Amino acid sequence: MKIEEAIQQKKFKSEFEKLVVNIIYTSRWLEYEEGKLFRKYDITLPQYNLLRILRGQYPEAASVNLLIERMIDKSSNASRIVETLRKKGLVDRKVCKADRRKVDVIINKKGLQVLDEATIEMSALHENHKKALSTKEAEQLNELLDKLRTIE
Amino acid sequence: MKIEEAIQQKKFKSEFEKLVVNIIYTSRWLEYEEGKLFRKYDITLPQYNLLRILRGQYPEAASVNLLIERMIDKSSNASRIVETLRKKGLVDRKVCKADRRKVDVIINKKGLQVLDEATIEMSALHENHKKALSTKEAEQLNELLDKLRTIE
DNA sequence: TGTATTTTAATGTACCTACATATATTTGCA
DNA sequence: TGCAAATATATGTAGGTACATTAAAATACA
Repeated sequence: MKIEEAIQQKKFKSEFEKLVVNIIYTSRWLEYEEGKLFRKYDITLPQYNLLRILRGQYPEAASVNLLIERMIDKSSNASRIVETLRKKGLVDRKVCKADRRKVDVIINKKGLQVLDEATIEMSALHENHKKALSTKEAEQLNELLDKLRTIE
Repeated sequence: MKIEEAIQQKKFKSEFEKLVVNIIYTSRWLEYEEGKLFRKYDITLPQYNLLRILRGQYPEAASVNLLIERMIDKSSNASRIVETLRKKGLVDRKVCKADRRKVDVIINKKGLQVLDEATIEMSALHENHKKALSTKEAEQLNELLDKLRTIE
């Protein structure tokens, strides 16, 4: 469905106005698709992304700062997501011995298991996009998006 | 900045995994840029988008349903955004005479004024993207995004 | 060494989303 | 006509974001 139909807007002032709406709309569409998948595992997309970062560090611990740096959504709320994951029993969290301002966050066995299962389904979901675009087109899209963000 | 640097991830499993991250990341980046602009007017991006839809209908009223259909974020929360805008004195809201289940939401003078000012700045922000992409590239991006969403 | 500065994380507020559910009103139709 | 089904909106809950502020610990350096 073209973006004009999706949000029932006949026309845009310019190709650039349309582009902004299109990117945000497509992002929402992707997030919704992914979100449906995660509900099965009782986690959310931000939680999944955070677990992935933790798995990347495993068996090392990650500080909250490291998590923020690598999150798609930079924000100062990584603490709260970590706390939610801890309550769900997917990560362990303790004050860092070497620097007591920091906390050591580590994904645990249960977290790794949930993440592995979810990752498999996620990849299947993403591979599904091959039905819509060729790899060449995906590359082209990636390049254009990177290029868009070059201002500042 | 390439997406790999932005989130400090060395490589992705496939061009498609990367694409999903890239679209969501770019969307956040755009929303952040727009959000900064709106703060000056004490409104948020969803509020701005809702006001735009209302201006499109003006001087007719819009129902909550119509708002949901045209919102970028489809959700069942348009009521709450309308209520926030009403508290801010930017829209008027009353029960629809013809069908008392519905509500008539209309943007008012103050709403139109705020929106007009914000829209000018928004357009300038979007035109700024011309520094990064040619119109042809923007068209190409729009087409590829539309194409990506063709599955289902 | 002692104090100001910087760093790291947590927290409060306002607003947002997704989902499930509730309530009121209208419509369809036996 | 009366009542079930459909429709339109609102609301409760959990979790998320942005931003500003606070608190604690480490560091810099006079």
